[in-house]
Amino acid sequence: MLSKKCKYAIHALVYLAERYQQGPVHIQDIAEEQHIPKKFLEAILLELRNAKILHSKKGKGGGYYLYRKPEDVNLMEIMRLMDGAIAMLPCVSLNYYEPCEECRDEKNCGIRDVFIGVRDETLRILSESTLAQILERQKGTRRV
Amino acid sequence: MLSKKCKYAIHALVYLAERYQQGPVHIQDIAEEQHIPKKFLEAILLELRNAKILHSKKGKGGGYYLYRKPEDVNLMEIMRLMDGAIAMLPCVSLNYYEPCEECRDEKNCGIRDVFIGVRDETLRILSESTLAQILERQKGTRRV
DNA sequence: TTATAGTCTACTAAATCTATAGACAAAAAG
DNA sequence: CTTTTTGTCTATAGATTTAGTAGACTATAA
Repeated sequence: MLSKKCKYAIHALVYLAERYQQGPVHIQDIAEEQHIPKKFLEAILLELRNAKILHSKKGKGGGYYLYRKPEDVNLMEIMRLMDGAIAMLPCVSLNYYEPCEECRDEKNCGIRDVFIGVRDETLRILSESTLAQILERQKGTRRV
Repeated sequence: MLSKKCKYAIHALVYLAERYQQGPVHIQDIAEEQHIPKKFLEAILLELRNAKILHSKKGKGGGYYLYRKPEDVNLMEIMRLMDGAIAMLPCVSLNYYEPCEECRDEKNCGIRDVFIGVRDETLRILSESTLAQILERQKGTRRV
């Protein structure tokens, strides 16, 4: 399951993608409209900023805005940033690999093979799923 | 990520599948060979027993054994039993569905669509992955 | 120079996961 | 029919992770 943090991040990013190139948006506004605790959201947006997905502007009239084009931000990257590994076992994770304690022969582990398959399919879908694509899919159904 | 409980369950089941129709195996033996805390393993095996995946025999010479054929036990069922939902969002879970708080229009949610895709692929792979198949894959590489 | 709004550090609370203790129940062996 | 073995069950403790909050600090625009 995704953490709330990750869900909040995705919703905030979709929200900002809808307002791409329309100037900075207040944290407060995102928090209220998406029902996200403001202080929690601050930390999330900051992380996304450090990852060069968002930019921010300080002072009056400031706020956050999408730094990249909506088609250049995919869910794989967001999920890794928020929740860490996407794989279901540490020993099949590409970005957060750790050997299994119990496994002695990783190369011939039948269990591992299964989760390599799951990982590959999951990454394929998540990397194809960009903010632009998500917006496209829910077009005509503007969310409040 | 799978919980330790779920990993332990899978390892214990593979271990028992290797000894299918060879009589009951002590909890103690499984615990030692698979490096699983015995008391924790007891609870896990009990759950698997209640789910009709394992049977047990009490008293001297007792223990646990696989109740079904190894080809009739798949990872989808085990994971649901141990960790609950397999889906990454409650609103796309088949067995543990819950609506998303933030989502107002579930039918047209672009985020949801992505995770329906992930869920379907994951379930497909996990339901095809049986104990028999796992054993088959690691054949010739007998684990200690 | 003041008000606004993001930045950063440090906590606290809640939930979940992992592991253990110990009493109890059933079955086999002698 | 008593002893030993081994699974059953309840309760709980400890550790870790997740979620959420507080408050001081900094940059910027008007």
